[in-house]
Formats: sequence, C-alpha cells, structure tokens
Amino acid sequence: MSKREDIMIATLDLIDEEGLQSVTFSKILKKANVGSGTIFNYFSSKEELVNEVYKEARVHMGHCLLAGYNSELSLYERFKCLQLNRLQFGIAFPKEFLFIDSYSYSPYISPEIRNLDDAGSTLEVLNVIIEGQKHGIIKEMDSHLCHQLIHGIISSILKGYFVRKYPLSDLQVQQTLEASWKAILV
Amino acid sequence: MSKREDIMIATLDLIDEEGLQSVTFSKILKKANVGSGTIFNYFSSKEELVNEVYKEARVHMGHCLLAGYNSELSLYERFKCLQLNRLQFGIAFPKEFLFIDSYSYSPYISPEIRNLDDAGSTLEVLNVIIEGQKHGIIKEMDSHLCHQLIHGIISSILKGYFVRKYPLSDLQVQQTLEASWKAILV
Amino acid sequence: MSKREDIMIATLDLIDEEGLQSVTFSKILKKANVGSGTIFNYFSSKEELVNEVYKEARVHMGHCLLAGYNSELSLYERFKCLQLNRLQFGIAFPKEFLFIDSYSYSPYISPEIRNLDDAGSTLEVLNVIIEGQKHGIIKEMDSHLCHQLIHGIISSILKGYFVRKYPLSDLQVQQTLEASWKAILV
Amino acid sequence: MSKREDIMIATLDLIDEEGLQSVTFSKILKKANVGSGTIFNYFSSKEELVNEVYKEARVHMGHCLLAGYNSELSLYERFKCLQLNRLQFGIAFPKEFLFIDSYSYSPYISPEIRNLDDAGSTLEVLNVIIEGQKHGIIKEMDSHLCHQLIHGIISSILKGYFVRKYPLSDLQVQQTLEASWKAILV
DNA sequence: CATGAATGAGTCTTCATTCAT
DNA sequence: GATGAATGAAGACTCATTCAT
Repeated sequence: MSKREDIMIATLDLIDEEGLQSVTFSKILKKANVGSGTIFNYFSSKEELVNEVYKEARVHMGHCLLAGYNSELSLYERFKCLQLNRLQFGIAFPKEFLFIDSYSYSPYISPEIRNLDDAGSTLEVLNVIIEGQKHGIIKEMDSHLCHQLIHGIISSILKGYFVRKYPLSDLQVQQTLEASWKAILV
Repeated sequence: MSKREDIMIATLDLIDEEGLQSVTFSKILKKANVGSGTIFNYFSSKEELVNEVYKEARVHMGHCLLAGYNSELSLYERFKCLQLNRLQFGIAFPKEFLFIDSYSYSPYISPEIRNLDDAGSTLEVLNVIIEGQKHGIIKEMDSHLCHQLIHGIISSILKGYFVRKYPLSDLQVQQTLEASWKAILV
Repeated sequence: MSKREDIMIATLDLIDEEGLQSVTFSKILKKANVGSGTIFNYFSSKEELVNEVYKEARVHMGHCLLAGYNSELSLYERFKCLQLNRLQFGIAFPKEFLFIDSYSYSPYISPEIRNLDDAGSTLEVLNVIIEGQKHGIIKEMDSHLCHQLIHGIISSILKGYFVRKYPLSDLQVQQTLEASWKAILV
Repeated sequence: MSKREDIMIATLDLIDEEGLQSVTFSKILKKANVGSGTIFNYFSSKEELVNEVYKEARVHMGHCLLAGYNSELSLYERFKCLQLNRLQFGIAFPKEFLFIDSYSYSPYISPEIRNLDDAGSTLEVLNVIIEGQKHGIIKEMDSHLCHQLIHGIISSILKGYFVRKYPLSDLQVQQTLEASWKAILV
C-alpha cells in the first residue's frame, strides 16, 4: 500500500473517530506511520488532503450507487436499485458515508467540490424522477427537491442506525425503500 | 445591546459562516467589537461560550416547535403542525437550525446540554406516531426509526434549500409535509 | 480596619499560602473583599504593594528584635536578647518571617529595599559583635559575616520548625541560642 | 551545543537574574536563540523544563557534595569535607545553588523530583552527627535539627556573599566551617 | 473614596509547514 | 522519496490596569 493511501486512510479514520476539527497532522502521521515531511510530497496542504479524501469518498459512493443499475428495468425497479445502493453503501462504508453527509453542507467544503462529478448517479436519480413525473407516477415538484427528499430519508435512517437507535435488517430496509417511494408518489 | 449578547450573536454568525472548527476568539472579538478580555467576564472558556449559544438556540427552537400546537386536533393536523413548525423554524432561523443540526453530536457540545429539555416536542412527535400506528394509519415500525425518518426529511430539505438547490415557498413546503406524511402511512 | 490594611493582610496571607509567584490581584481582591479599582487608590502597582508589605514586615521585625533590649546588660545577655527576640518573632509571626527570609535575597526585592532601615536592630547586633571582638570574647572576623552566621542559625532552625521537622520548646530554644553563641566565640 | 542545552542554560540564567516567577518563554527563546516551537520538541511544558533544570542542578550538586569524601577520615575531617564541599559548590555554581535553595519547596517543583536521590550526602551528614553524638563530641539534639543548623549556616553565609556583604576567600571559608563545627559541639 | 466592566499586552502552547540531510 | 528537527504564526486564556459611574 502506498504512503499516499496510508495517509488518506488514516485521515478518514481520524475524521470518523474524532471529527474533522480535531484531526491534526501529528495524529495522522502517527496513525499512518510516516514522517512529517512525507505528507507534503503528496498533498500541498491540510485542506488539499481533506478535499482529496472527500473527493475519493464521493467517487467511491458514486460508483456504488450505480452498481447493478440497468436502465432497461422498470421505473420502480430502477428507483429501488438506486435507493438500496445508497442504503447499502452507508451500511458498508459508514465512515465515508458519514464524512460526506456531515461535511457536504458545511462551510468547510467549498461549493465547487460539493458539486463534483459523482459518476452520474445524481443525474440518474434525476432522470428517474423526471421520467416518473412524465408518466404521472411521481408527483410534480422541483426535481432537486424530490431528489433531496428521497436522499434525506435514506440518510436519516442510516444516522439513526449508526447510533444504534434500531436494527437495520431486511425488513427495515424494505420499509425504508417503500417509505421513500410512497413519499413521492402522486 | 449588552456585550454578552454582542458576543453570542457574533459567535453564531461565525459558526454559520465558517464552521465551528474555524471560529476563533480573535474573529469573535473583531466582529463583536469587544476587547479580548471581555469575553472572559461573561464566559469562562470558549467551550462555555459555544455551549451557551447552543443552549439558547435549543431553547428558542423548543418554543417554536410547539407553537400553535393543539392536542385536540386530528392526527394529521397535529402531524402537519409539528412538521411545519420545524420547517418554518429552519427557514426563519437558518443559523440556529444548522448549528443545532450539525453540532448536536459533536464532542464540543457537552452531553448534559445536548439532552436539554426541548419543551416536549420530541415526546409529542412520538405520541402522534404511536397513536397513528394504533389507529392503523401509520405503518408499524420502530417509533424512533419513524421519528428519525420524518425529522430527517425536514432536515435534508432545509439543507438543500440553504445551498440554493431550489426555492422553498408555500408550495414546496406543502409538498414536503405531504411527502413526509405519505412516507409513513400504511 | 482600613481597606489599605485589608489589602496588605490579604496579600501577606496569599504569599504565605501560595507563594509570591501565584499571588494575583483577583485573589487579593476576593480575600480582602474590595473592588478591583480600590487597590489603585492605595498602591500604584502590584510591585509597590508587595514592596509595602515587605517594608512593613521588616519594620515590624525591627521593632520586635529590640523588644526589652537594654544596652546596660552584659554582652552575653544582650546577645541572647537579640537572638531570642529573632527566634520569637519567627515563632509569633511566621508569615512575616518567611516572607522576609525567602525574598530578601531574591531578585524580586530590589537592593535598596533589602537594605532599608530596620529600626537599628542590625546596627545593634553589629555593635555587640564588634564590642565582643574588642574584648577578645568573639572571634575576629568580618562583622557582617559574623552577623550573617548567627542570623543564619536562627533562620535555619525556624525553617525546620515550620515544616514540623522537630518541636521548638524552651529546651530547643536554649540549645539554639547557645549554639549560636558558641559558634562565634574565640 | 544542542538546542536542548541552550534552552536549559538560558532558563537557569533567567531564573538567576529575574527569579522563577518572571521567567517567560519569550525571554528564554530570545536568550537561547531558538524558535518558540522548538522548546516543545524537548519539554512538554514549562513546568517540565523547569523541573528538568532543577533535576540537573540537583544531580550536579549531589556529585560535588561527596567529592573527595572518605569515610575512613576522622569525624572532624569528614564534617569539614562535607561542609566545605557544600560551600564550594555554592561559590562555584551560585545559580544552581540559589535555584535549589530558593525553589526546592516551591509548588513549581514536583515532590517526587524534590526528593531526588542526592547520592547519599544527606545520609552521610546524619551519620556524622549521630556518630559524633555517640562519642560525646556533638551535643545531644534532634539529628535533623542539627543537620538543619549546619546546612543553614552554609546557606546563609553564601547568600550574604552573593549580595556582596563580604568576601569569601579561604580565611572566611575556614571561619565559617569552624563556626558551624563549634555550634554543635557539646 | 469605592466600584467593577472593559481592556489589551503578554503568557503558554499548538500545529501546519519548511528544509537540510 | 522519506525524514524529523526547527520554525513562527496563530490560538486560547490571564491579569494588571484604567476609567466612567
């Protein structure tokens, strides 16, 4: 594993453990087991390092969201696939998910990075919404608002799960997906 | 206006503009137009200051959430009232809302303050959920998961609005309330 | 009791309890029960306050050292009187004694204050020494060195007593006085 | 010379010049000619730095006190050796001596460091006293009081010398040793 | 005289960053 | 590339001192 990766993994771990605000270089160096100068061979500043970690997490999530996605499927199947993928990404990669969720809307992440390419998954969700509205299945509303709605449901369910408010087995997963679907039907 | 208030307002503004992590005393002092020693006549430490700002925001929100709430109303009316109040609080006081939403679980906020009395609004939401489930209107699921769900929808919609993804006038507000209601129906 | 006295007493107490280095105005104010501005009606600065306390202690000790002193008595009687008075002053006023002892040779006390008039007691001790040397009773040596010798004996005995290394009743007092006398005999 | 040593030397010098209480980092940094962060690569805090300087001084003194000591010598010779060593240490290393003498009981010096092994010199002095008392040479008194007494004489004489009350050449040194010996004879 | 809110220079300390090896 | 000693700007916080009341 390269030093660069060591550093990024240590950074994400520390963000998860202690929060972005208390992550310092010396903690990263100790955890990644590299010298203090090494970091600057890969990242020109702390901000760049954090943004790289953020970008990588976003790209990772972007890929996961489209796993097994097939545009030939029915509207409902496609919707469920996208929503399930999001939920499963959160379950499988809680550190990435929480980092993205917590800092995407914080002043720490600059707007241009917030809006970066996520491998087309956002576009795909918007497509499904707009198509659903054309077919009179999904309620007419701002498509971004609608996207935010179904995203917010997944996100809130995951956060409750992470703090162990409740289990999240198949039953709950199905309930969540259905809830998010019904929420936006006409 | 008292110096104490000046300081608290400047602090909340800065948290909103730059995030809790990058709020420094020197920024607060400049914004509040007070000398560096003055803060310590009112707050024994930075942590106490931030917690005090947090407490005030929570108390403020607590009052707003139950505004006009009437337990004699129909289940749906009560649900809408609670959800609308939360949404409107977020729209009217975005700084308070985001601060509470982002930092309630940060290590900076002491647990005893985090668990502040919210004037019973959380309890009231749970009551509505349980009552709705008894009457066969709301789907059977862990009541905390359900609460998390409807709260998360509001929170997510507000965050999208704050970064100007879409407008949030009466129409969108009604759509959001309905979506959150439909999400949990049987 | 005047505010001025309140302040000086509080200061000496605090020096005794915590050491000069950790005495702050706010502690003095609290202990003396005066407002923070009041101190500056009496002392132009902290250094002046401490020096006043030091001077007062020195004057106080100066008076005590000559209590019951009678220049008509025999050399030995006069010597014993001066030494006993010093010992008893230390026992009766440990705070004053320790403050003087600790800070007289520290850089904190300026030389001119260190050498202030002590009501003639130093002079009297030197007189006894010189007279004793003339009569061939006391060994020939620098009179200041001799003075420092007998002072040092009292001082060291008292410091051991203060930290409860041993009791200091009549027997030990007599032993100490005799030891200091014999130390300088021819 | 290493930075660490530079810092420790500058610290001891400043303690001597201005007293422990007014030693600040900025003064140390200027005197040692190092950057402000450098200190913390070697000492985790100011207290640790001061304690380290204290420890080094104590170890240094411990070696000097027993220089040339030979337990086969006569009681008087052994006594004189110990006393002379202490006096000469004070003359040769006034900064170390005064620092130890003034601050051993200050709250700044941690107790475990205060009770450092002094290489057995204290024990050796007590041995001489007790042996002298057994042989009827030294007066019967609490051995700690006796130790305090002869130590205090040296300390007092040195302090007078440091403020230039008198010279301290061989003659005065011999007189001091004799006085301290006679002070405790039967 | 007495007060205490307000002040800001100065303290210790942290931490991202540089640079010689 | 990799290292870590050295750095100094910036941070939280203290405290003697001022001044309007």
